[in-house]
Amino acid sequence: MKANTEKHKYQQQRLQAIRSAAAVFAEKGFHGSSTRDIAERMGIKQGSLYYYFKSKEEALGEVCLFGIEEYVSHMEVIAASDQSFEAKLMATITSHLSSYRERNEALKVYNDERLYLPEEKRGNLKTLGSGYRQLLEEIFEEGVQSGVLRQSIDCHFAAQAVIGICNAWGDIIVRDPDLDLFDIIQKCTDLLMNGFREARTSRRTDDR
Amino acid sequence: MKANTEKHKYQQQRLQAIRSAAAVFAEKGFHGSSTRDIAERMGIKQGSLYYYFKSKEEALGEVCLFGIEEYVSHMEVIAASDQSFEAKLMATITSHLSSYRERNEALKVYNDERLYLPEEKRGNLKTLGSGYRQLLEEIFEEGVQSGVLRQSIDCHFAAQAVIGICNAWGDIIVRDPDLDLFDIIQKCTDLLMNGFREARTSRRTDDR
DNA sequence: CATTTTTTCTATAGACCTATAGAATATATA
DNA sequence: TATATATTCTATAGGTCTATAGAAAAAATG
Repeated sequence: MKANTEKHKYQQQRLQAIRSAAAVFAEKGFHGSSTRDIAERMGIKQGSLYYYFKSKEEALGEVCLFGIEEYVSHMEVIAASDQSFEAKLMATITSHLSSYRERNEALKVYNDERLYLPEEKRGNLKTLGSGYRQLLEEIFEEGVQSGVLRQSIDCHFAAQAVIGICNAWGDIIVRDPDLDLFDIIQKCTDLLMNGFREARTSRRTDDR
Repeated sequence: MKANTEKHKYQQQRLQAIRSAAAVFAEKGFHGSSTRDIAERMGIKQGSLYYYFKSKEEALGEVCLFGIEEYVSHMEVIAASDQSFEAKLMATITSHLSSYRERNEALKVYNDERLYLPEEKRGNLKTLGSGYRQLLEEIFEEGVQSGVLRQSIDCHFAAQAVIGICNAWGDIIVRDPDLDLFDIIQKCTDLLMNGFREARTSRRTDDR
């Protein structure tokens, strides 16, 4: 019988297995990684890995979940909070990019490799991921309604654009750990709020 | 001796081989694809593929090159042209997203799988790719100097942000062919120039 | 200490994969 | 048509990979 507390090291070791798998998958991709690679990284033999995962695919599923769960729950807090639109936007970017820095491997794996999961597991993750986008979209809708944002903006487009910028910069951050995270957060926020143009002279009437 | 014109179908068949490899790599990733998959897609047997490629890696190299070459040369034309900053930005986005739609598989492979190439070939592609970013950066520098863009913007950041948005939307476009390309191009340009904010009230003095 | 439970190891079956060699077929040329 | 060249095929060597089974070692428990 499994003891109820951590008398056995199973939980801790499994977490380490997930982290190892994340690191290896992030570096070599799912199909480019072997179970031997993962096992070696955590200091056990190839066969022993199957004490923690039923299959390599299960490992991928756990890594993806681990990568996304934190920043989705952050998003829920941000969306429910009572801040200005700009503050929420900045908080979103901060959360997204911080997650990238802290558990960058798992998040990268979620972004790049989740499509190799079997239909069913991918469905569960998709629910999480589109929940994230949905919350972000709603923040934008609020912003439009409150008059902070222009009436003409397409909230679905906007949410995707934010995610795109964050992912692009997340990748860059991962490769270059010397970059100033806060600097990038500010520039992202500034770009999204104000654009690059010097002075707003005329406004195109892009109604749709 | 190889004839000087296309008396032999080698060139055409090789191009088809590259396209087949692009499609398969885009769907399953480099390591997830087998030479059998690629050969089957072009209607020949696995072993015959080696008449066109020395190795699977060579095929990847050709696909990546095929994916990027067109939009890099577009960029050169745009950068050298005599247009306003906004027109150049829009042309860049148009070229990037159109390339995605037309040769989407190869471009996706370039973005996602090029890191699996051996050092040497990756170097050649990197030269092309960072040439692209460099040109875009220079367009932004011109924009700042001419006073169209705010003095405070970081041109390196800006170029990466544009590429990030284009790649994010490129992926979405590939998955959903019904999307109106021109609509997205306009929204991207608008976002980058003007941001989302309703009216520019105060400007943060973010000098650095 | 003796016994049970947890964790890791070794060894291997069975599948698939890349790349090559040489035969076979198709196509062009004289 | 006879010959040369280009293209595709079959068969396979040699390697790696996933997943499993059962033994061994380590840790907990009474």
